[in-house]
Amino acid sequence: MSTEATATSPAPSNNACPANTPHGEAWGALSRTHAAVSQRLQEALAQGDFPPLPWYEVLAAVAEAPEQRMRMGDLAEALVITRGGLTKLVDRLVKAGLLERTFCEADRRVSYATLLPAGSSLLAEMRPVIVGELEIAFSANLSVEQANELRETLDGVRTTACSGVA
Amino acid sequence: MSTEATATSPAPSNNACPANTPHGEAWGALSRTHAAVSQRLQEALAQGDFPPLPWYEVLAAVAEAPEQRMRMGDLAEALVITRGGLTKLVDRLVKAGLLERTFCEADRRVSYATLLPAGSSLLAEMRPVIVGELEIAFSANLSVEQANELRETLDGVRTTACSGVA
DNA sequence: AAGAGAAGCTTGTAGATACAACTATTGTCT
DNA sequence: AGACAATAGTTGTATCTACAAGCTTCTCTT
Repeated sequence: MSTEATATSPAPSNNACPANTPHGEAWGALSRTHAAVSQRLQEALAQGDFPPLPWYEVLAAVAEAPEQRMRMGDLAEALVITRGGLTKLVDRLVKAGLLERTFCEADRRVSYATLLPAGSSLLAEMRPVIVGELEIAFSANLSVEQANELRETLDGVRTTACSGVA
Repeated sequence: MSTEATATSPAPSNNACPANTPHGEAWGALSRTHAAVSQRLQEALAQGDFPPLPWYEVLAAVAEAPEQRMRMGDLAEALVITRGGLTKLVDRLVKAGLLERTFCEADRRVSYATLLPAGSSLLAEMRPVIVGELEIAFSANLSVEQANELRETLDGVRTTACSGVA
């Protein structure tokens, strides 16, 4: 903590060191890059009359899961959103006929989000759009190896942030 | 779980390649990491009775700017949010006495978001919280050099994504 | 086996963001 | 000059997300 000198003074302009720590800069870049890429993806989807990005993320996650279904809780954790938020998000996909709610015999509390054929085929239509945009954004700056390194690095940070000992 | 059984169908289950391209994986990691770290920061701020993260980002951006003021448009671009969204965000900070709207003599259309002393001192209180959390999340995984590399990599991606030739 | 407590999901409510339409000022072309 | 287009911000509306409270169902004692 080298932060001192909070100075109550209306200090004209110095202020000098806002967040200029290397990790702070890295976070800033991470945050802005996420926003920029996310925006670009949303734009591309909207242009093709496709549903918004969160829908794609749900479909992609469920499609990868065994038997193409996931417990609501696991899905919320995978997408890093709240359970309440996911309930309503899945509601919309169900209403659109892309997903189906199924239940667990062994444990009546849990409900699954299960992929329907319509969801599967919509996913197949959306994927090229997403992949294409990502290629544009990433491949100009990163080799495949570098992309893998980046993924590992970020996963490490995420793990620490989640399990992080406050 | 994950036992087969229900297999009923010749399971087109494979689906083969959901987003399993290296760049797709990198994007997934980026997205989830952003969400996780962001969530952690919000949590830390809330715990200290501080305003939400976007307030910090506005204050930090304005504090770094010359004369501690920024044009609304530039600020929106820096934070990668829409102009309309920024107007209302700044409204809240103004109402809280942290920012002030000032105007430009030369061009009557532009308005500045200008940092007030209260904003400056709140920023000074928030910064250690943010920096501390970021250190926890990042320093366990990244050296200073690696953090700089990461920043450069991400900035490159962001630039491509923004100016990207659709 | 019965009750306290935890786990899993949903609902009600409030706050925040994006999108599109609108006003006001500036720049440009004839 | 005068009109048309472009730029800078704001406002109105709809949607989405988080937060907290609530309802089942399961688990673990005793």
